[in-house]
Amino acid sequence: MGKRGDDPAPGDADSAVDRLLAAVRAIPRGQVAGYGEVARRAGLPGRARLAARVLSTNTDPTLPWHRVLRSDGRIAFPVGSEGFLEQGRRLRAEGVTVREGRVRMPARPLDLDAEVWGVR
DNA sequence: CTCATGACTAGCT
DNA sequence: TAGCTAGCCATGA
Repeated sequence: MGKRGDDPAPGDADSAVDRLLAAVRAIPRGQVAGYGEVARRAGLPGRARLAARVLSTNTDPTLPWHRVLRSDGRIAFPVGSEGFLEQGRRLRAEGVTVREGRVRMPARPLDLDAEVWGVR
């Protein structure tokens, strides 16, 4: 086709960002996920930092950014900072237990929760 | 092009 | 659980 041999592969930055935002929005209310997990769901394994950058640049108030935490279940903001307090407050508002800026992450990746309920 | 920065992660002690 | 190191990727100076 008209275009040269460019690869419209799923590597386009804009598309990547779009998928990352979708992955964040896909997090159920009252649940949390890690940056790496979100990136993985977006088809961008190893791009946890990119996910973080996306959230830092995002301006969509409807985006549940507060459901995204570090892999160890800790808020990625400096303790005591505005973002830290804001995120903790939002999580608590959804029924998530936050302790010392730390959240109990799901025992397994969210993908398996359906399986867990199914197996039972 | 090189260097520094960042809402990161995994491994080791 | 906590601290340190190395690796990783995208951006901007």
